[in-house]
Amino acid sequence: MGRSPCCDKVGLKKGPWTPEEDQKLLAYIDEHGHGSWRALPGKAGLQRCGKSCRLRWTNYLRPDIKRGKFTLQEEQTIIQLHALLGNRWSAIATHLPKRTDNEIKNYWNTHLKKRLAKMGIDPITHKPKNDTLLSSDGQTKNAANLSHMAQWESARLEAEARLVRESKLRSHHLTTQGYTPAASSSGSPLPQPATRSLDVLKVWNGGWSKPTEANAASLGTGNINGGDLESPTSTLTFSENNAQPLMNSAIGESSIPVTDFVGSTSGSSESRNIVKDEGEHDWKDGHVSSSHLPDQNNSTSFTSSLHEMTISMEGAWNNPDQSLRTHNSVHVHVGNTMEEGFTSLLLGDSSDRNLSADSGKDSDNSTGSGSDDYEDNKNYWNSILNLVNSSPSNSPMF
DNA sequence: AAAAGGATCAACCGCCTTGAC
DNA sequence: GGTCAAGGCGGTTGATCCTTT
Repeated sequence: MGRSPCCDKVGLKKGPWTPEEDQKLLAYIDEHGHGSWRALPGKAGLQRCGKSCRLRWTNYLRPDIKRGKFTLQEEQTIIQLHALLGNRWSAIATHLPKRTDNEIKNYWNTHLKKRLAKMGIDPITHKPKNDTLLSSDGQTKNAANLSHMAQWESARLEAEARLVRESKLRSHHLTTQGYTPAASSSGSPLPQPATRSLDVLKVWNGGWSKPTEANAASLGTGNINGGDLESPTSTLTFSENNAQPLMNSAIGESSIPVTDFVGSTSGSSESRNIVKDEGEHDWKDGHVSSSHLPDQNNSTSFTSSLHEMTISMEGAWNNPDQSLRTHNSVHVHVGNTMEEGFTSLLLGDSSDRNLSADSGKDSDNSTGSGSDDYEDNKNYWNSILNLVNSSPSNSPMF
């Protein structure tokens, strides 16, 4: 575009801020608020461009910034949200109060990305780097992983759609924030449209799920983000009556959670409706498919686009002979160990990891395959989906 | 003790979006 | 509808710190 830079004025200082400059900026904002960033430097007596002032304030001087090491909970949240949203740091930051998008971005690039890579997970796609999951029962394991992949793909697609929708809605509610940087990275809850009461991803899970008592019990609260994380995302716990197992059954198969890919035909059309329409109504107008979830209004049936899922999975898993297209409906049984697995995955880097210590297997995961990798991947996807499940309806994310 | 290499993170750059006119 | 200013965002850079040799 050739737009001139904002700092093209000769004499404007660049580089690290001095304590004196910080003091000037703080004092001015304290007294007047930031107002127009472009006008601020002159009024505050700073030889900086407005953009530089804004960044300094947003990323460093703001009083509600938490500095220091990231907690395990925060790491989990970052990884999970990154799996869903990619490099949308500001969106991720809204779920990490007191952390800035810049800080999260740096932490991802310097820590988490490497850690995932060591775990054998592609930090970009969050998919296993190897697809050598087949073993004696490889088909089952592959199918189970496919189910995780499929759910994640669907969740991601819906999150994308909703993100677009919310961004439009949000713009109407952000005009009066005192500290505008908070809108993206302070973590202060954004004003939510009154109609944003339906978390499509929860609906999605609820629509094709039927929790069992065993699952609910094994899940406990299902709150993987508990602890010290203050994010609105993290504070949600499943009620006892409404505990939704992550992988649960659309057709109810005793205590073993089942993921059910049902009805590729109807699924496609419904999903298209949902994605194309940014209004709230479509999220609520799905047909009733479950009477098992009393707390979920309308018990919307959310059947994701199998077409999209299939494309995605075929791209990710080069095993077309065992793809989901074999039948119209694929039932795969998966486990139910989310928090434990993910926490283990995250505890230290791969050199610290000891997931397979009990079994005495090679702990080097970068080339590993077989059951440990299978369990790791399963837990990984479980954890991501669990975050989706636990996201509040007023999350700015979904 | 010093040099080299790696890790970290604050800050910048350029593009995009939004809103006002 | 077009233009422009301003803010926001993500990618990248470079200075500094830390660790290793």
